[in-house]
Amino acid sequence: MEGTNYTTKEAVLKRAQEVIGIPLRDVDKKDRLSTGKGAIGHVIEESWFGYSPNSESEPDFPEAGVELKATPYLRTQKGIRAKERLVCNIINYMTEYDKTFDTSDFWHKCETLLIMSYEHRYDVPKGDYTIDKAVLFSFPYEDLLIIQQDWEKIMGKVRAGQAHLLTEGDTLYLAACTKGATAATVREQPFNSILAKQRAYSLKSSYMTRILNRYVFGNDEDERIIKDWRVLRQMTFEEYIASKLAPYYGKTQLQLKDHFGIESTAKSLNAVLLSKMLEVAGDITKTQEFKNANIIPKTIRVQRNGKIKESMSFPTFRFTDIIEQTWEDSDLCDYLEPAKFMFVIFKENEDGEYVFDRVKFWNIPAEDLAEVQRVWERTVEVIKAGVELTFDGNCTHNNLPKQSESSVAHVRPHARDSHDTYPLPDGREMPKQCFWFNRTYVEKIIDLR
DNA sequence: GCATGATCATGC
DNA sequence: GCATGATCATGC
Repeated sequence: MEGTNYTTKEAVLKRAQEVIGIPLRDVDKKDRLSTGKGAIGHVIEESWFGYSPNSESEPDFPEAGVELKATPYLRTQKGIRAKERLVCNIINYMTEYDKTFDTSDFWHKCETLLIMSYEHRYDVPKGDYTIDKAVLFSFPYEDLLIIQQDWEKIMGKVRAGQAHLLTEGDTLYLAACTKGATAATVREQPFNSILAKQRAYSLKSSYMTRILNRYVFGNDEDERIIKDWRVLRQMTFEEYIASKLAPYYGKTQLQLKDHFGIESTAKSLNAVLLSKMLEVAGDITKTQEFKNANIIPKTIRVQRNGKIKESMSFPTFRFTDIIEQTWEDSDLCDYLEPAKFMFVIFKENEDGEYVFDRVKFWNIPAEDLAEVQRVWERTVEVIKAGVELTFDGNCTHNNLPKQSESSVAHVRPHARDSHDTYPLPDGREMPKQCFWFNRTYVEKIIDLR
C-alpha cells in the first residue's frame, strides 16, 4: 500500500516535519533499522507514514505527487556534503526510450521530492540518528535544463543500442548508476541483443551536495558560470563552455596573461586563465556547475613532438584502506566513474611557448573503466600478498602494476619524497602511491594517436 | 626514448 | 602538514 493517507503536498510535508529530532529507534516499530541498505528510508515509510516500501513507477504519495527520499549527509571541515548519490527509479530501457522527458518514468516519479536528511555519523548506532530536515524539493528551472539534457543523453545511448555502454560520467547532474543485487544484474535493451547492466536514474552526489546546501540547509549560493540560464535552451553546457573559450584558442599562455593582466605563478596560472575566459570572479572549481557536475579540470601540455611528457595522477590511497574495499565501493571507482573531466589542452609551438589549443570534456568509457578495475584488483592482490620491495642502492622497486602491464592505468609513487609513506598491512612503510592514467592513454583520449 | 621511482612547488 | 599538480633523474 502506498501513502494514501496523505493526499496533498502540505499534508505530507507537515507529517514529515513532525519526525524531526526523534531518535529513529523510537520511530522504528518493526525493527527495520538493522536491515542494512535503505533501512532508514524504510523506517520512515513504514513506521512513520504507515505504508510499505514500493518500487513501482508511481511516486510514494501518488495523489500528492511526492516521492519520499531519506538521504544521509556528512559534516566535514568544508561543510555539508552528501554522503552518496540519490538513487531513483530503475530505468526500463525497453519502454523509456520512446518517451519524452515530460512523459518519462523519471519525471513522473521524481518531479517533486520530499527530502528528509539525516547526518551520517561513523561509530554511532543508527537508533541515535534523527531526521534533521524535511523539505519539498522541485528542481530549479536552470538545473532542470541540464537534467533534461542529461536525460536525452542517456536515452540517446539507449536509442543507439548502447545501453550496455552507459556510465555515470556520461552526464552532469542526472546519471544512470548501476543498481542490482550484484554487478551481474542485467536487463534487455531495445536496439541491441547485448544485455546491459541494470541501472537507475540517480542524482550525482556532487549535485546532491548542492541541493542539501542550498535548499535543505539554506546556505549561500555559489557563483554560476552561466549567468542567464536561457542559453541552455540553445546549446548544451559543454557547447556553451567551448563557445566562451574558442575565441582564445591559438593564443599563447603569455598572450593570455597579458590580455587579462595576470601576474601569476605557473601552478595556478591555468586555473586563473580559465576563470577569466569564462568570466568567473572566483575559483572555477567552486562554481555551481563545476561542483554540481563533478567536473575535474586537468591541464594537458602537448610537446612539439606531438606527445605528452607525463602521465596523469589521481589522489593517493592508503594501503590499509584499499584492501578493505571492493571495486564497486572503492575510492577510485567513486572518483572516476561519475567524474566529468575537462581537459585544457596546451600545445608547444616552434618557439617553445605553450599555445591554448582547445578544451575537451571527457568521461571514462565503460570498457576502460573495466580495465582500471583490473589494475585496481591486481593492486589489491599484491598488497594483500605483501608488496615485494627491493632496494638497488638508489631506488626502492616494487611489484605493483606497471605502465607496461596495462593500456590504461598503472600505480606509481606520489609523495613528497621517499620518506613520505603510508604503512603496509604488514607494518612496513612504503612511499605514498596513487593510480595514474598512462601517458599513452591520455594521448589516445585527446586524439593524439 | 621511455618507464619507473623520486621529488619539487604551491596553496589551503 | 598535507594534497595536488608538475617535473626531474636514472637506467635500460
